[in-house]
Amino acid sequence: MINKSALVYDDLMQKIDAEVYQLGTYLPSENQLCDLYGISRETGRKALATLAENGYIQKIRGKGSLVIEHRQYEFPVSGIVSYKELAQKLHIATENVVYGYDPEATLPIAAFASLGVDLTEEPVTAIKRVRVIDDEPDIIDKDYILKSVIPDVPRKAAEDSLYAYFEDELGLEIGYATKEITMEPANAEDRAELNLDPGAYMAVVRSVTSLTDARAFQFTESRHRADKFRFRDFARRQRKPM
Amino acid sequence: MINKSALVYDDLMQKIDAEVYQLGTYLPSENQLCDLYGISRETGRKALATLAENGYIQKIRGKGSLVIEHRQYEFPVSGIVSYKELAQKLHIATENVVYGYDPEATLPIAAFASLGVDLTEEPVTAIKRVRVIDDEPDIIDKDYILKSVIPDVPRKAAEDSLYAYFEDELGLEIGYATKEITMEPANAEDRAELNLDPGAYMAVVRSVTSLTDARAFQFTESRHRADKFRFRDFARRQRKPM
DNA sequence: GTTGACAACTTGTCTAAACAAGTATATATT
DNA sequence: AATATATACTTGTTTAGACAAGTTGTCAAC
Repeated sequence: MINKSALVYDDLMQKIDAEVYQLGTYLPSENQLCDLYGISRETGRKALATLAENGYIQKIRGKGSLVIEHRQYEFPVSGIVSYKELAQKLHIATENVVYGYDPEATLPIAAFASLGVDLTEEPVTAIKRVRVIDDEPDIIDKDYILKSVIPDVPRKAAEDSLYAYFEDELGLEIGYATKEITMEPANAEDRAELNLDPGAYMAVVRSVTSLTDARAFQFTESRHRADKFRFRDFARRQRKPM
Repeated sequence: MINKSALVYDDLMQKIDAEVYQLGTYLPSENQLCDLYGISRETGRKALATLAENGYIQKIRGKGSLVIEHRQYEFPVSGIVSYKELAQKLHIATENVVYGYDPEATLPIAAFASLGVDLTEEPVTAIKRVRVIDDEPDIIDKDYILKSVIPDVPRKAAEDSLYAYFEDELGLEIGYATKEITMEPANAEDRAELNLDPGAYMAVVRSVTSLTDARAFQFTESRHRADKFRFRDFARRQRKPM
């Protein structure tokens, strides 16, 4: 049983997606939500705050919660969602080819230095995968999972879904990730796996993922064909300090 | 006078930046914050929630609020911050050259179609700027500001800071933005303004910015030299629905 | 020494209430 | 008709309290 505010959030979110609450209209007022769901006002406000944070609504004082244009999920990179979840949500046919698996590798720390990683040579399970979309290989994912946190990552988990393995099989709770997007020339491996011409460019997404107890455990380098890459972001204006 | 939770947020944030609270240590507990600032627990929790949202801390139940690695601001794109604010915060010497100014232009809707823009031909003020960093032109910004929302944008505002003009001069409140990052070949204008070779690639950031009353008013196409582009993002794992 | 129960901490969730402040509408006044 | 006013809505902020649940250390029992 999860909490009430999360239930209200899920319900409102689904109704916005299903256009029960349409773009440009207002959600029920906070007091109406209290009656509708049998909750206190603060509980409803928590759900609304999360909707606002995720770009579903804009709260306007004196008026209400306005449903706004929402384009959160975009293939292939958006927030911290597993590839498999994203493909399912968007109904995209994808294939996942594991072309490298080494349970006794070492973390290439240099690649993640700009993300603030200051580890020494850590034992990791190294996994290389190619993501095939519409029969065309578009993305190379190189994952390094710390053995000190997750001693064993079976090849089967890599072929299916790493996140499902971590969360459903091992019961770990994934907390947050820092990612960095850069543009780099394709290397020999990129060209070979993705059938690219010399001179091609890649969108490279490097990320460090941590559990809810703040232990970093997964380091990923995701290399995308430049012409297929698209990243979407929703951000709110920060109030100026002081 | 802003609110108490924002004051506590600013104070904790500054102390984290100043390493009064160091990486890997815990902030004062919620009850201690109540005594320290003379606030109620929920008010302190609100400040902590915002810190967590912005990647400063990780809350761990039963333990406390752990200060984590924080790398929010990165040149040149991060969240929704004005170019000038970012340059000042990072102490980077930049120059800003306005090379195009047309107060009677029309919004190029095709460029922003993928962001959900469904306007017809709207009158805008069109501004073209080159951002010069370390004596090297790196970025082209093309801004289109709706005349229906902001009838007049003086050239002076473009040379200084558009955001400062909107917020400080006109008293408008900027609410949120949706942005999209793609990788595209450099066009003739890119090559001319930034002195690039044929075959060069660009990181293109297109964004739609809205006021707190949800009126979209600014459309920006920001074109970056590929080799100088870097985007950093912090994201939390969403709890699975249902 | 090991184990288990307990107490004292921590954060998580929820409630009920009060007041401030922005918006919109109806109404009375001019 | 235009304007001002009252009032009934809306969201924003803060408080005080209660209970749940995870973490840690102490201490007694075995």
